[in-house]
Amino acid sequence: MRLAELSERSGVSTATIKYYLREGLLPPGRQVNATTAEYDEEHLRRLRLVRAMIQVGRVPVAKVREVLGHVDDDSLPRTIRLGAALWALPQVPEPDEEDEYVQAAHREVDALLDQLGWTNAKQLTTVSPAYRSLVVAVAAFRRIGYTFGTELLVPYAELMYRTATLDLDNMEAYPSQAERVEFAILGAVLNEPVLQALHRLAQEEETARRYGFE
Amino acid sequence: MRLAELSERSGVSTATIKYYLREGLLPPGRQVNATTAEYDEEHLRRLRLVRAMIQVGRVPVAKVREVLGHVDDDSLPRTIRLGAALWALPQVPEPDEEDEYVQAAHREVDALLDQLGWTNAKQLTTVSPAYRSLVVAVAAFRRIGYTFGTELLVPYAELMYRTATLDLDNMEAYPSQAERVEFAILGAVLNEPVLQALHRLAQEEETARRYGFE
DNA sequence: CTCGTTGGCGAGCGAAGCTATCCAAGTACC
DNA sequence: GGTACTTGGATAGCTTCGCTCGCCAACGAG
Repeated sequence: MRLAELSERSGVSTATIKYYLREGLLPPGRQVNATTAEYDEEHLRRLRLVRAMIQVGRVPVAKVREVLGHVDDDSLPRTIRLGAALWALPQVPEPDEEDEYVQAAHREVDALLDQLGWTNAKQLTTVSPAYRSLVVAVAAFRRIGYTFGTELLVPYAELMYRTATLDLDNMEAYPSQAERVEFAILGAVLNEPVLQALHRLAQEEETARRYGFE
Repeated sequence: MRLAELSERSGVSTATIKYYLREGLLPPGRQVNATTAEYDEEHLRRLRLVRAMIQVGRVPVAKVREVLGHVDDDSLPRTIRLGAALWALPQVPEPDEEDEYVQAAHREVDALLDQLGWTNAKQLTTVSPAYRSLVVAVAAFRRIGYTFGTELLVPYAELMYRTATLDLDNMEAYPSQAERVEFAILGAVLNEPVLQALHRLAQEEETARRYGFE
């Protein structure tokens, strides 16, 4: 398959594919001669993964490169490789550790993790972007004047724990390591939109049930 | 409170506040004379809401203006006002209805809603952005070569339904209409990051429990 | 021989979200 | 009164991002 065909089958313009090649999001094709390169199904698949990350997941190009680097790094053990790929995904801006709301949020989130018994996650607080995102979001709620207790988050966390269990069960259905890592990334960039959409649909459904269409 | 103080208390630069005023995200202050305006706590609160939407929720400025327009529109009945505000929130790009994957995704999502018995949501498929987001995400999964049955989504949908129930219960705890609408928006722009963060933390916790830190 | 395609490269573009600068009118403090 | 500062308003510019375009010489296919 040559560039033109890769473009046609993926629906991505040749200019954009060239751009991705330049940016290292797509490995170069097999060079047949000085002016021809041959691409295969693996390129097509990778290209679609890149598009899904960028367009649906809104992952910046630089992050995509980083994530793919981890996917392709066979030297890493499973958990690290998976974690590395997921941790490279886009986050909320860094919390300002000076800010009083951020400090209070840290304490609250730590208390929440204790209450939940998530002892493993607790060990990761210094590195996990998910932990930092949670701190930022809680601090934003507080800053704006909404005060809810940590206990309000506990049922949400338990539902999310069950969701995560489903995720991993689904992931384990894939036989190869590479497929599993790829699936985990898709889970993060595509499953989250799915969850979000289901969440809003559920809100609409429940709102209509409670209040009708008034 | 004058502009400089509003800036200091919110941590937003005066230049940015002026920009928000110009863009209509913030109502003008009470004009004391030709060169002085007075702002109050309501301005501060609104400014913080705007910052939360833009920085944590990544809502584009134009969308923020639209959402706030609905929040302030007292003429609308409750459900519509809430729906209008939520539907104005950012989405995934419009699905290309010509695309075969999109068409297949439509059928699948419809089948899912039937299976779930979400008859109210089913009536909203032509207008609901959440429905369209779901279609786009499912189509993206398919395009990339992952084939999972609708039944895989059912348990996720049920968990999200329970999440939505929690949301509405929490919302009903607020007495005034304006607070409820504001809370619903915060729920959409801040609670979703919270859920997402809890989700990833739960994934990390469960991964560690299953596979250790290898 | 002609035409199309290739990789490579550099420049430019359009949207988004600020940021900087200037202005004339007015105020606060000494 | 003098001086420094603030105000709203306006305009221009900056940075980042994700492309998009145009040009090139080298090459192969018909």
